[in-house]
Amino acid sequence: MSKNLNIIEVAVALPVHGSYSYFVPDNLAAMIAPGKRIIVPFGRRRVTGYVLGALGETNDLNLKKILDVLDDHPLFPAAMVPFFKWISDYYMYPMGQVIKNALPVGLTTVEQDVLAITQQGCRFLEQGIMTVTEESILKALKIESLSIKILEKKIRQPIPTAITFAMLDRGWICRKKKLRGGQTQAKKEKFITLGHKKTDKEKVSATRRKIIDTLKTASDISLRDLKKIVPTAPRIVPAMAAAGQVRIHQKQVYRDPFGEPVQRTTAPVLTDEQKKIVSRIQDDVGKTFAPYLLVGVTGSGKTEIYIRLAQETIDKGLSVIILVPEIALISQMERRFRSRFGDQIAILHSGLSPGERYDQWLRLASGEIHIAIGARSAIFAPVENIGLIVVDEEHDASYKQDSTLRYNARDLAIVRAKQHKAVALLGSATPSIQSYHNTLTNKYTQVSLTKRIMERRLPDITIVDLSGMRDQRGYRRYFSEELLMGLEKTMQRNEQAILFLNRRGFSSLPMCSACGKPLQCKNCDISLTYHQQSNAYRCHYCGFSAAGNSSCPSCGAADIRHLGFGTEKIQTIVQDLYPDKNIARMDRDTIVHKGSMLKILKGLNDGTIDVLIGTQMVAKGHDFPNITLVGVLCADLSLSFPDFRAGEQTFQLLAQVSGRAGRGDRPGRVILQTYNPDHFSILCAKHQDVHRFYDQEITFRKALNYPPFSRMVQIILSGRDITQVQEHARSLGIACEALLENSKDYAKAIVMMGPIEAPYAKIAARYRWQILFKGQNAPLIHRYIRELMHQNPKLMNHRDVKTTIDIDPVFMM
DNA sequence: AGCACGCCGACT
DNA sequence: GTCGGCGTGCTC
Repeated sequence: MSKNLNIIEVAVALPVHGSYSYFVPDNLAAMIAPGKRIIVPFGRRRVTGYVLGALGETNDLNLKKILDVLDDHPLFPAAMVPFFKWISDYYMYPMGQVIKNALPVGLTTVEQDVLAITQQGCRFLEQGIMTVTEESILKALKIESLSIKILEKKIRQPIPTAITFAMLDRGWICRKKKLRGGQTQAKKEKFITLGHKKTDKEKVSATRRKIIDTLKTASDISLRDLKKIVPTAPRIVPAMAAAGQVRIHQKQVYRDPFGEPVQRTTAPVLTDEQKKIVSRIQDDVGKTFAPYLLVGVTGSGKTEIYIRLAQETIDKGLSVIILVPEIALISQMERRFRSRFGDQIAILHSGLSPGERYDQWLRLASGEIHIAIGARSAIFAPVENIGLIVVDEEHDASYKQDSTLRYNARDLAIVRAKQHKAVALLGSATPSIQSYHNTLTNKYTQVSLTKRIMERRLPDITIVDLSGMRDQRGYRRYFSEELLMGLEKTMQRNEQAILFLNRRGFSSLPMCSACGKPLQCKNCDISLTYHQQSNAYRCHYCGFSAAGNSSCPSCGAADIRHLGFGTEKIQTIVQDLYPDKNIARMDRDTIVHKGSMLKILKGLNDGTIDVLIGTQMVAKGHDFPNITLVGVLCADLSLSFPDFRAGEQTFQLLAQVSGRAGRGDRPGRVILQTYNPDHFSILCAKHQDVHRFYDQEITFRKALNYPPFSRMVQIILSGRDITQVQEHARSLGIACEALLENSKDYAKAIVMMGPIEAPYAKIAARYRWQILFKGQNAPLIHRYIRELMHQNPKLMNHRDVKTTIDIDPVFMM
């Protein structure tokens, strides 16, 4: 930044709207650049700020000065500032918070007033002449200095200010400033080089000679690597450094998130279909904003297209971002990319430690590498000159972040591609209605892969009507004759099967046999689920758990019956049927540890697992050649969700899980059990008929004016007091209506639904109400919401009732 | 967010 | 009369 521009625009990492101007003192001017973190005085605290850019020159010394520059290299390129501004504006989220969300965790510090114990306080604590409250305060502060708010939480009682002041007066405690957060740092290691002293003629010990010889071949080696050659190096090297034989210096290294090395492979020959698509899209790379929707049946080779286009983009000197919906799929994508690009890629996802993530981030931000692969947050990858953004499995709901900054990475991919004049490539076998509709209106270009590679056939799908099985006993309640037969044949042939059930746990509906009431979570209006492994009932939303021998909370009867079924129960049934086979289960319960999912996928890959039972996780684009049977135990479970996307999600889920079958040489078979054999989502999934499904679903959406024919905004109100939340929702509802009727534009174009209790009326001990807005004119709705926020600051910013605004909501429960 | 300022009820 | 409750407003 040039020297005479001494005012900069800064976003602070606090929930305040707008940006702030600061003065740059001469001594820091050389270090200032957009994308760097700085420390600024804000109010009477010091907080992390992000440099957005230069504003001009001033002699006005009323501006506050920045205090420090935290980064050597910018954490994001200046070109991302407009992207952050767009997000802040569209999602109505403070700029500084947007950036904080985008950056790897642990980089933002905020200073806070805390109380600390004094030496005198320690002495008094030992003597113990004080009240119970004073004693618990001192005990808590002895462990760590805390803010009053956290202190009150720790000792589980409010602290009257009189007590705080009295303790300060007596000198037992004092006020201090403490930095919170900001623990993540670059990792540095000791590196060894030859020293200034010529050692060739000198007499040195054999170990020292070995070290010197090693350094001659590899001039710069880390102490860790040197240790592998000379195990005693850590002890000897400092002495050698003192003698001038070697030199030790600190160097930044990157933590290695990669597991085992991947062998390089050469590119396979493309099919004609693939070739056509690649050559069509690659012409646009580096030239213009071009959004594509790649519709490719499962197993048709979409990944190879991504790889070819990435290569093309890199060759043109531009960067690539690849978004993949979840961690397990990232490692699959990562292997494919690493086999072709080596370590020229960065991986970004939540499974990495903060340090690893930060390192990957820096490799991108420093311009060292140009390919980022990751989950939804990778849309914030700090790369410049983007040529290609790929969104794989673009229909996947996990691209929508469902807390804090509620962005949709798929939508942001389009926005960012547009800003960079880049190609956006959305790929899926079962695209979202939204994207499919965009191809019909020519916003996106559709390209299709209609054939599986190697001419493999799509699996045969059989539908079995479950309604005849209600009176069956034992496992025959859940397994039809067809499914049992199919499983038997598959096991006989030593092939693999997947059983899919969209529900975890052992029994989905524990019910009191005396009064008939279901066992429900104390915090959420959700049935508890029995988990055999831990012998406990658990809530899938807040994690509440009750002992497995609990009696009925309403009538006290001890006899709890288990109705319904979940993945865990299916696992025991199948294990009983096939005691010699290896039956694995994949759901959120078995995938708690980092790597446990990869282990299951590995087992599936090398054939040690015969049957895999799982929830929707198994439906996602994994690629296993040996699976010849896919059984869907109950296709209806997702149809009954109170959400207008239930049909779309059911179709996608069924088509995806069916696509897991027959990806190798042998043809696959799918058996789909359902209570609604005539439902069109299920029929279309049976025929893998994407186009028919979308035609019908789009008609339905249009008739009811649902997205993509309208845009939605949801306001969620939540709080601990049920009546307070309810009353607050009512008053906000009145304010919303008043504003609607205030303007003819609003009244004509916006439909307001609610306020009503949310479908999940209680989550994690917070009661929830919602108001939903729907309308065709997105900018108008946004203007309306902004005006609403502006006019009702008290309603939107309340102490006990939290207001959340969700733009383009996906999970409306 | 978090901190200061400022206006009303229950105590010395 | 004052102490301390919390609603309100501001932070370059």
